[in-house]
Amino acid sequence: MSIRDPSFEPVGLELSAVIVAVTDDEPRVLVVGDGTALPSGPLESGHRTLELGLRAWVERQTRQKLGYVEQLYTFADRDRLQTLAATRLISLSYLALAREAAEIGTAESGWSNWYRYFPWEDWRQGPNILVQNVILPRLRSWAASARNPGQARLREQRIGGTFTETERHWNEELVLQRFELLYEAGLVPEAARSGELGVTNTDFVSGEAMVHDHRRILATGIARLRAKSKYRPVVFELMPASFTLSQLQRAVEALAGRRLHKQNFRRFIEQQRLVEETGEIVAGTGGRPARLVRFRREVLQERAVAGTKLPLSRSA
Amino acid sequence: MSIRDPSFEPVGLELSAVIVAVTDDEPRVLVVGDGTALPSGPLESGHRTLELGLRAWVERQTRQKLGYVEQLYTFADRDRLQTLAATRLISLSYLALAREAAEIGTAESGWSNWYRYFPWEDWRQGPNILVQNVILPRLRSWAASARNPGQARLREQRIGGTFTETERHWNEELVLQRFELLYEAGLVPEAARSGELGVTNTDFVSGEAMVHDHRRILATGIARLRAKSKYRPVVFELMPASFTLSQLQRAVEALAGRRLHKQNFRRFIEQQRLVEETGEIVAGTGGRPARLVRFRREVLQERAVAGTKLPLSRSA
DNA sequence: TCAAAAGTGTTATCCTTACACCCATGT
DNA sequence: ACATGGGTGTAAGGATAACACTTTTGA
Repeated sequence: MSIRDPSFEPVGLELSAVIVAVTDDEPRVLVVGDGTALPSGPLESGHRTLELGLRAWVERQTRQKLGYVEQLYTFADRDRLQTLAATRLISLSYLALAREAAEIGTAESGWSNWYRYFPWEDWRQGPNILVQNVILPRLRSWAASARNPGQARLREQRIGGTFTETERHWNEELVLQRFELLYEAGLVPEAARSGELGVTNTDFVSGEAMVHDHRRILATGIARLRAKSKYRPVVFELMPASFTLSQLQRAVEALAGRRLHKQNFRRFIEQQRLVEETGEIVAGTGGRPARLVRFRREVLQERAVAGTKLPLSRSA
Repeated sequence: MSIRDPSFEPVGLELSAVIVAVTDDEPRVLVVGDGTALPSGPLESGHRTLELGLRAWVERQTRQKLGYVEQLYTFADRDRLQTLAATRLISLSYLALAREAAEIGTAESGWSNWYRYFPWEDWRQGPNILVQNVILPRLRSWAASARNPGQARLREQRIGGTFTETERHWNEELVLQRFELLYEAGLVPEAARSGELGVTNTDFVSGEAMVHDHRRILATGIARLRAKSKYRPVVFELMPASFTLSQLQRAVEALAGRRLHKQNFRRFIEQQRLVEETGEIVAGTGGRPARLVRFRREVLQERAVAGTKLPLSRSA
């Protein structure tokens, strides 16, 4: 019993990577060229596992040890590249976390704030204007333009489930679903590239496009990271050796695109015993000096697998 | 900037699938041949997406509509097959849920209880004898045989985090971690196949081995399903059109390998409004006749993405 | 002195867990 | 009548969300 006759279809295989860092309280992703592509390239054969290969490659590029690497997704749709190539191109993507280097090894790549590509995902300043003023109205008229009432209702349900007006109901994990909805509604340039949807629109929602399906890969990475940080202590891979609790909170907020409730955040970190005092105090934070803490690396052993949550209760 | 020079490494690509059903309150997985391999084969090129290809293929084989399909993992380690082949074999695996067919289309494949491969994962009858009497003692002596005290401590920590004596602390999601620990400790036949670990042992822990790394893929699938069923209503894809609440509970228990607390299970299902009455009542269940309910398909729209949990509080 | 950030105390609410119990059938 | 599975009420405990407030610095 085989999925098909035993001849292998010719395929091309490439690796691509979503490499994330947080600096100056902003989430950044490593991009190449003019910032419209993720680092990617043919598979390197020298390594036993792909993860080790990726790790070595990124560490060469960024001159940083990677704290965390995981497989993200394998993209293999036939029409990924909007070409009619005979060989299917398969893209194996990884998510990696780095402490941002002061400068990057090569001139052709650099760090870019990820909200440049997803401005609707940033709610740290309160209700997102772009969503309220542009996206929701245009999605609603897209829903209204459906062929039949049933389809219209379905579209409205999907809109209501992913985009909301209010901070309260915003679910920050639905990055990919939101991007796909905008794509289907023809509101992003990527949709116009594929003839399939018949997008005639040229007035797109703001947010920079990327080549091929790279923005989709990035959306997958952001979504994964936002989900993961709720039950695994991954933020610490993005932090310097010692930091203040506020810095930590702002890093989590940068990833989640949302403000958190200070007290509950602190209670949580404390109760889970995720950090320990360094004994040092740092001044010049704009107010009262803050204690410096460090990540208790032991928790990775103690609950290597059990799961450690990060809190995400909303702030005022 | 490319991950390597622009020549593609030659790779072989195959699909493999973990296809799960629940019948007679047992979790079953579709296997081929003598039951030591998962269905797998070269990539089928006729379809736009791999998921559609897999779906079509399985539906032909099992004569059932698949309710749910998701990508599981891409296995690409160089030494996956314990051969020194020049081409890297990449295995793209999917997890699929089916309602078990009365009989299967072909003679070479069939359904097999997954606890045949993972007897230590079944705690539905209370504390697992195999874990208590065989696995834990042997893992402990493996830990004790470590090169140095540091390594021994690390091993003990890993053992304590994954295998436990008591029902209370058993974490049913750690299927893969447990398998990997047994592998490293040389307690499963798969470990002996790779020369690397220098396993001389031939007295393995019970539980049937599979070809290549198929048991590892299966472990990944079981773990994914156990985790997923806690926040997505996936069990219903395994149930018939109408069922009793006890049947549903036994299906969840079959997947989780653990007994659940009846009232809390019911309260949860009710509170989440996951099912609705059919009005029918079925007798002959060994006691009082039970109401038949059906899955409220609407919840998939209502919270297509939001996440619907399934309870997993323990029973007495 | 006052804005800004650091840091603390307390409460209402909900969900989880668990206890104990009644109901309706087949044998 | 009684064993077996179906089905319900209610309370303790803990986590979550939200309230308001004090402390310490730099400008």
